[in-house]
Amino acid sequence: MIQKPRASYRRETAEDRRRQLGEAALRCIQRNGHAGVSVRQIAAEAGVTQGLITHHFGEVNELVAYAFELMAADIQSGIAAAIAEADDTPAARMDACIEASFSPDIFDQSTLGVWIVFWGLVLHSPKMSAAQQRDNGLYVSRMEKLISDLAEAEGFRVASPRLAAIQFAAMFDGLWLNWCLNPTSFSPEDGIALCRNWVEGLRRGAYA
Amino acid sequence: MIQKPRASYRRETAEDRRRQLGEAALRCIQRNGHAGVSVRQIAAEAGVTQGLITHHFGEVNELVAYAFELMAADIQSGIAAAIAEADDTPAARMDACIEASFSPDIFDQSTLGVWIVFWGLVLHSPKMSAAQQRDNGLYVSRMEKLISDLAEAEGFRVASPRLAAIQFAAMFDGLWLNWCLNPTSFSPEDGIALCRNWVEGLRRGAYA
DNA sequence: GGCGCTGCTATACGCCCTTATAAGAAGAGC
DNA sequence: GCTCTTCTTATAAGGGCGTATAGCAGCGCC
Repeated sequence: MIQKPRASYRRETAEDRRRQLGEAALRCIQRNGHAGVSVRQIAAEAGVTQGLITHHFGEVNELVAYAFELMAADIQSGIAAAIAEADDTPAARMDACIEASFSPDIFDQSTLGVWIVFWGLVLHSPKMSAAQQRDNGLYVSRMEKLISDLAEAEGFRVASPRLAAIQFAAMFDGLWLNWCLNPTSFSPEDGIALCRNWVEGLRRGAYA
Repeated sequence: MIQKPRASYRRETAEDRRRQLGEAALRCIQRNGHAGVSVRQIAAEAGVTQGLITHHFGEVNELVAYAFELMAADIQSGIAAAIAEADDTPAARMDACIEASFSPDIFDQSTLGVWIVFWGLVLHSPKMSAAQQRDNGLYVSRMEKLISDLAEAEGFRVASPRLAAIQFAAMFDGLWLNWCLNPTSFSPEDGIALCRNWVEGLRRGAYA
């Protein structure tokens, strides 16, 4: 049997490799949807052999959950940064959150497409489910704070900031989803305007 | 080679068989998520052999798209029926739509789980995409009419009923999604209340 | 500059999947 | 009751996937 000459490679720290593999996974899902979730495809994308994934993650689901966390953290930090940069008034911070949610970094078809695939995995993967719950909890809490602060600053009442925040977050998810699947139905600017209208509803006491 | 005795079977009309296979597909996806999308699993679930699927649908994607349409039609007709049964005032019809959207028929984790898997397929399957666009168009139009009628009857203004309808629909999708992935975060009653609040925002001119 | 740790490659095994094809039987129509 | 259509079964061919394992080699360390 002829032996193939062994390919040369670089050793990397575990953390670097894990990140490389996670990012490769995201690219694969972006390109091929759920079909991109495959040890072989991801390994090829990352330019390594399949065994490396087993080595670093044990099983594929672990890698996918890690990729989810990578992406979730990215989105969260994008929004958090936008809020932090805004003027320090509740209204400005709320508005910054809305604008960031429709900025090209996040509001992008291929990015959101990955997000949707992840949702489809959550119900049947405990690891994904745990990751999603963590991320969602953070996200909703962030929204809740924005809403409570705004209500306090402007003197209107919201019966349950928590529930309002859930709706607010759901609205973002829903608009992301809808636009991703039907990109011509509305523009990012429309999305921003709609979310501002929702906040206006809050101000006018619709959630008191 | 020993030949297996041929199983007995019933002939059915093409339409009946297609429906049986479509429903079997839904059950498989309900049980196994995306992994349930498989000729073998679906055939086993329907109690037929794999070739039958090829015979009736050509390829799996066609069957899956058909299953999507089956489910979408089911949801649409459930909501349409609730609206039709309501008192004939725009407010009552709007409320019936909201309540129907959170009734156990639709607002059910395993049902919504299937729905989410379908979303994940839309971006990478032309057939699914076409089916989704049809369904979404119908859905948004229904919402738009509810909103326009309500605005006219009660004399408030909505700048773009179409965009408001898109947001309204996105909110349902988002709440469905969020609840399906985090069932303890809110109750169906909470969902209904939130949607009513949104309508209250409309009434108070937040979307004028 | 040699040694050892372990990251990494290469390869194999077994499972499940999709699609294609040939043949048999159910039931309609005459 | 026979024939003909076509629905349905059975089976094969070929490919991709996940996981396991053996051993090579990069790189830090002495």
